[in-house]
Amino acid sequence: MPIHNADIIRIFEEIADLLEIQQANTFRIRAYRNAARTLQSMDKDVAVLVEQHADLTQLPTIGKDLAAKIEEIVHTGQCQALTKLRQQLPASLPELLKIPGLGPKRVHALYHELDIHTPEQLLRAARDGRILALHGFGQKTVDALVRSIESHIRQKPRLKLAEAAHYAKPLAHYLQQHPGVDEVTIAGSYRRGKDTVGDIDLLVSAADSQPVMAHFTHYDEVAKVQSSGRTRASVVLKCGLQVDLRVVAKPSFGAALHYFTGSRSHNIELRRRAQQRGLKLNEYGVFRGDTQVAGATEDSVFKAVGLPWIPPELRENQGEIAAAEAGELPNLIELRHLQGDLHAHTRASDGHASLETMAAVAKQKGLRYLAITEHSQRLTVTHGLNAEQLRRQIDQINALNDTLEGITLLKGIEVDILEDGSLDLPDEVLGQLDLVIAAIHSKFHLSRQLQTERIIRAMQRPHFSILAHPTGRLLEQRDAYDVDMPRVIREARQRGCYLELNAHPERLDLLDTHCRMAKAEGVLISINSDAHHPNDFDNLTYGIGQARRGWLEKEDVLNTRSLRQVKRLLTQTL
DNA sequence: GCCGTTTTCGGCCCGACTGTTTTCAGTCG
Repeated sequence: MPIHNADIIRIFEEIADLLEIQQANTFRIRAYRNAARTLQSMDKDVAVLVEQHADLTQLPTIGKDLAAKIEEIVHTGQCQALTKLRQQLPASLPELLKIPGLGPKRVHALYHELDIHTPEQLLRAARDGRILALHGFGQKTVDALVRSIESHIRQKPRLKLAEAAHYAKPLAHYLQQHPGVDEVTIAGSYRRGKDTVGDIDLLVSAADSQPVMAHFTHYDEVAKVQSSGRTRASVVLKCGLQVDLRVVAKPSFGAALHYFTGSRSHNIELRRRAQQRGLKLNEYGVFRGDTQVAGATEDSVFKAVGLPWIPPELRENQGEIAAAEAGELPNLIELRHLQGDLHAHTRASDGHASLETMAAVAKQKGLRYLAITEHSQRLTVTHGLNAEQLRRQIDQINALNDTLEGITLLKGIEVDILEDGSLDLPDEVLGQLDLVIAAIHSKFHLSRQLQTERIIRAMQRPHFSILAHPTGRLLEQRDAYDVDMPRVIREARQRGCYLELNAHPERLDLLDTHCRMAKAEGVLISINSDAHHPNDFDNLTYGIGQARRGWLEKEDVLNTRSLRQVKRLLTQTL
């Protein structure tokens, strides 16, 4: 069983949690967390370095001790240090740390004073008054704990980015209406374009914060005010979404925007960098001693620490700071760069509009070409097309193209990849098309090896052009199927075919990390709407966000090419 | 436990809010 970075990260985080509960030296705890972050930001498994007998202490935050622990884990799958800790403390204790309002100190007290180590025991002790008797626990704390255990047991799912937008935008608009407000920005993971968000962070620039706070907490959708101070407030909306607001004055807006956009790990890195330069970076600005030297704009903050502005989507501490330092930040793709869309449906299968409507709306959105790619016969619930129906659609599109101006329809299919890796329509039919998108819609639970080989066999079919929604995940609904994506990407490079980044907000599939891998291998990505309705072309925005998180530039994307270039690139795969 | 353009010891990211206690600890982002 190969050891992945994620395995080591889990071990280090658990060690850190247990040490925290033991009240060990905080900097020793932080060392484990820093190391976990380092592993997180690596683009390959550290196990590979171990096999090559590389010196792990060359990695930042990894010293002699942690290097030895990493080697131990890679070789044995175990870590003695963790085993020892687990003998000293119940394994369920770290779970308690996840309950809002419970940190290491309180977990320590609960365990040592009352022998509590599960949420259920905690709930019982809260209700029968035992916790109230502990030093430092008052009635309000106990009440808050009961509430958060109950909601912890329920486990709120994260919101998909598009859903979050549905709540965040009207709220931002509402805040903007207040006369004392200069500027409102939605920050946090939303601004970084993450596929799902856990809460909404809003930043407001205003000279006087108090009236804005009041305005915020009186928003009609607010169900509960969790906290509300002079510069910061936190509420829960009726839909269950938590919203944090921060109000700052203009000279601090850029620093606050940077701070509240995150990620946490990026922020820590940047503050450390400031510190190395004799500066202090916080949400109010960049300071030398007591003098503010930057902070009104994000640009000024980055400049003060010797860097160019880094786009929010890259701020994950995944190498963006080093890239910025070296002047090698990618020139990220933008929506306007897309010249076409290579995946759309009409009423002929499970779409909701005609060929004509889809073409007209695509043109109105500024696209120059649109591929019509219905489902194939196997997918009966979608009225997938058989060979004869597909031939008829080919004729229809040919005829329609003669009348269209400013946009061209491409003839395609979203053909099912069958269990054995064959395609759901015969080669001679597929050969008549401009492109063949192939997708898995069944047998999601094959083993990693079988699933990977299934996809690779499909890619080797003579007319295969693009692998649609390559991992098959549906956000918060269905996990990705188990597939060796690096191998699929290498195969795509050899075969000369392409991968889709499906822009549907429920899919956003390829993942950002895979986009980066594909870019490194020189495999072009097609950012497609998978439109089933004319409105769905707007989903391309989300695809672009995801592509930006994957460091993609205009040149890395197939459908930024002109119609002529795309046709040539698609022909190469046929 | 890590690290060094103040380098082998003495630092380590930073501030807001709440609740409990009465000057601050704990938690969170």
